[in-house]
Amino acid sequence: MQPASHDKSQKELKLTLPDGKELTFATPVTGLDVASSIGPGLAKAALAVKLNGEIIDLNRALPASGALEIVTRKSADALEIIRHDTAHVMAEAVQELFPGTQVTIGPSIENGFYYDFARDEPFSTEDLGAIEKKMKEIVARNEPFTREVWKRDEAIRHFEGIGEKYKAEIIRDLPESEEISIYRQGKWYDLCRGPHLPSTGHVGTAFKLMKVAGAYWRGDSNNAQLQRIYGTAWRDQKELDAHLHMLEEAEKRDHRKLGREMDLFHMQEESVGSVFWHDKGYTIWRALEDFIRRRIRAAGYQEVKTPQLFDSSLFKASGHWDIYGDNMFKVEVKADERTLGVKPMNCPAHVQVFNQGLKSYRDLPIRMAEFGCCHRNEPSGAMHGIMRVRQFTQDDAHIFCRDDQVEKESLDYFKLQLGVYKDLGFENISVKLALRPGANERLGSDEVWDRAEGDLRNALTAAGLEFEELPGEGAFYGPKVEFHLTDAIGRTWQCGTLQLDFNLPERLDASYIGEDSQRHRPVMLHRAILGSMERFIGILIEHHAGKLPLWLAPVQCVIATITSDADDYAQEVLEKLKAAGVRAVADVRNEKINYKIREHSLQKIPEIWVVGKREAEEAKVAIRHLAAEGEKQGAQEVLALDAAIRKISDESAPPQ
RNA sequence: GCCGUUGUAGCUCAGUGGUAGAGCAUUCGCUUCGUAAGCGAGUGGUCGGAGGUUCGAAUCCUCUCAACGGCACCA
Repeated sequence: MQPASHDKSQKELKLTLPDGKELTFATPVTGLDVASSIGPGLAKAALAVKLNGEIIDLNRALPASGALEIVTRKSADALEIIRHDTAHVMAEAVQELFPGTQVTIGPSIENGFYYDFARDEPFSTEDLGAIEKKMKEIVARNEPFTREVWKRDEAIRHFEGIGEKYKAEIIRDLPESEEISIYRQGKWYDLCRGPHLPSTGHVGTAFKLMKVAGAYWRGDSNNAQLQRIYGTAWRDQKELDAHLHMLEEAEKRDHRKLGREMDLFHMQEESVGSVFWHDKGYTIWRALEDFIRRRIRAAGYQEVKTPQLFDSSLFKASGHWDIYGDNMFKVEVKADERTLGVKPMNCPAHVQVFNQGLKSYRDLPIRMAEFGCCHRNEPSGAMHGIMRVRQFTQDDAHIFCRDDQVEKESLDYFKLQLGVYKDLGFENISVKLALRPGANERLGSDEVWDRAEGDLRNALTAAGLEFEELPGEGAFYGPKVEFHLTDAIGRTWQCGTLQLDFNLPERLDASYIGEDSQRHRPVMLHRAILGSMERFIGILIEHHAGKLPLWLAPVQCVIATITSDADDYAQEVLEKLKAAGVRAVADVRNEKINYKIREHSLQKIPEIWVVGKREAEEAKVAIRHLAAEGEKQGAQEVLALDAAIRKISDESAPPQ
């Protein structure tokens, strides 16, 4: 064991606190010493320190001068340390309860932590309760976390000796420059980079083990499968409760539950991964599709419709057969001795449309759109409600253009895209640029990739969009720009993409005649705004918790009678609403108004028009609006019938 | 595809070897009522599927399908 490393030649350290105050200390000095010198209260509250942006254990000698911040439970950085420590406490608990279990890694993640274990016997949900109990004991023991530095080969030998082969493997793969640090808590210890809290008592009890799941060692499906236990951990019980409450809210807005309750769609075993859209769900679909159709027409797109089935030769030429063939649906046609493929995307078909007739440079750009229905044989475990399915419809388009048009076309697309999201109520968008995948997983030369990535970077910069680069994440034929939107409860979804492709036009021999009367290759921009209709409708349902904006609501208005005296009047109101293009129904059942209100509110009908004897006599309607999320009761108003019709007709108009 | 869990009435769920249940929904009566569940009666299930053990299986075993939670994948 050695003391933590620090620069011994330096006799004193100059530390600048967040308030600008400078302090000088003789070495060695720990974060705790600094906190104590400021005040005993702070020393007690201190969990760690942040020196020049790096978090360091409270009891470790500070390695250098610089900006120092005392991390307390209130600090933004505290949660990450607490979560990581909770993972360690869990690992100790698991090894105490289940001897022979090997530990691997246990990082902090969003909202909590996990730890991956190697054990032959699976953990059950009942085990979680026992582990949690043991964790609380360990927290109560208040074991101090202490850091040690070990020699590499000794550490490897040690961990192999005690049967922790995963830990030994991790150490073996650490870069030579890396210190091998071990953290001890009581009798238990683990290889870990740190930092940690002063002791297990600081972890607190605001944690909960959530679920057990399989996870591959190092994230690779060729490796052994480990058992992962997920937990959530917070500063205090209040935060934990708030998080658990948020999970309940998320469950309430689950599109699978709402889709059934609102009679939007269903799925069944005979058509796994495909959606049966019911009248109400398909009404949402059409409203959304019409909206996109208006936008792309205004943006100069043409719309086409191409086949589902193609001879395999087309997909062999495009490269899809080799790279994605396993995930395609293939149809053997015995009589013809041919193999057909059900299209998994629309691009090869669009190139066929482009290739009809001779194109001049004057024709470009050609923006070819299709609400294209595609099939992909997704792995069984990948399916999720209507969000990840085997049959889906993309709001797809391919822009065929000249090299010099790429930037403008990209910019125009960004504008179209962001405008659509804004009108759909999504303002918080993040942008990513996915770069070339590995050498064996991509088509085309490095020069072509350099050019494609450069073009997209330029377009993003010209659009003034901030973006993050994701190496290795691009499509096999080109880099892509991804648009991620954030929903009402803070989750992000990747929806629109723009992919720049110099490869497919080459492979499928697309060309145009240039000014020089020579043949040239067009560039292809693959783009989608919503992504898939199915998935996007799922996102909309969850974002709005089923309470869709008026223009998307499948039934916009229910006329509910109080007694049968108002039946005739209700019929008249219904006719007028229909004539005004409003999706309305009349509820003249022999039920009390309370019953009707409850039922239609649960169905998330935006407006209930209550009509009784009074309204019938005065040609009025009593309108009850659906309560917004978090609102107890919606607004109510009484309007003259004609005024009410004008109002709902205006308000239900889709964005133009 | 991998690990784990689950599958009983339209929905939510109870039922651990001995005659398939509840609430809601649906149907039929009664009730005509002013802003989130009126009252009563009735209908409804070869217990996901196939095979096996047993005198007897929703319940135990094997295989299989699907859904769910993760992992991996996502052109």
